[in-house]
Amino acid sequence: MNISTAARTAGLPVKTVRYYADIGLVSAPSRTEAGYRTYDAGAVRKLVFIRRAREFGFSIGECRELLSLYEDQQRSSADVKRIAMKRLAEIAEKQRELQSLHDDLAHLVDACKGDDRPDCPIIDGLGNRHGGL
Amino acid sequence: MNISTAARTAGLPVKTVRYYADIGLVSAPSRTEAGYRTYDAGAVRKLVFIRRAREFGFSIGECRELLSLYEDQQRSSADVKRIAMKRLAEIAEKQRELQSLHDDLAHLVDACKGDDRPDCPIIDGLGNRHGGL
DNA sequence: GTAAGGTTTCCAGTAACTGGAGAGTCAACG
DNA sequence: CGTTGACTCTCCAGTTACTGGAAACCTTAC
Repeated sequence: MNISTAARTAGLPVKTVRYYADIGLVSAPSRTEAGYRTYDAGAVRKLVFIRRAREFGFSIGECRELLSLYEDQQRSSADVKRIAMKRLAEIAEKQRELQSLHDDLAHLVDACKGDDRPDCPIIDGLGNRHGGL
Repeated sequence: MNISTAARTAGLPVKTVRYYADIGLVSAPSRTEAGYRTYDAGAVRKLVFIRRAREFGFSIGECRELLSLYEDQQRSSADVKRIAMKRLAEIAEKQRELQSLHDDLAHLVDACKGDDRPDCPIIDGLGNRHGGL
């Protein structure tokens, strides 16, 4: 699989896939005779995981840590579990925040008649937590 | 309310609050005699909204658009509704992705005994969507 | 009144990409 | 076999969204 197929499958730009290998976040892919990078399903799986983690605000450094769990067989299970549970708590918090953002906008949509009235009632709630957008 | 109180309340760094006014994302706050910025509850509400939107990958430009809905009374309700619904769909997709990431890590935690066995079973699933981390 | 902590501006640096140039490669069509 | 179009390579510069630090000013509390 060449880089554009891998990138498309993982949901990342080609540039970003190359960049992740450049900085050592993923290992350098093997190359064809001509120097083209080649990817297998395992490499793509790691890229998908990184994409999801990045989309929710985990830094490259944090992704590195999570991937090291994946790759470093020397690391103890207890270690893995401790780090993973910390991240889980963070994700749960993100889910709550995302729900708030969703509720804000949903309320905006509901409250708005969708006609051309310029004083759409939306708007007063924008930003406060309980009671919607 | 001075800048550090506003920033703390909004959940943003002081630097970032200043930055958002510098680039015109929020309007310049009023100043005390001595030049200190002062914030009211409305300004803080906007900052909260921006923080949440930024945390979920909306760019500054997109935040600007969402805030313009808030601020531009001339804009029609239909317009507001169209944009907000587009964003809602994006947020719903983000929620699904976040759930996947959560499931991945939860599976990691569940499958891992938490002892010091170095071949934690975690790890094979890391990155594939169905079947968890 | 003076010390600690908050605030100001300004400017440089960082993180994580992203775009573009210029050149090589590959797959297909005629 | 040639060439056209899409893909890839490296390298380097630019962008977005902050972030840190210096130097100076303000405020509050003892």
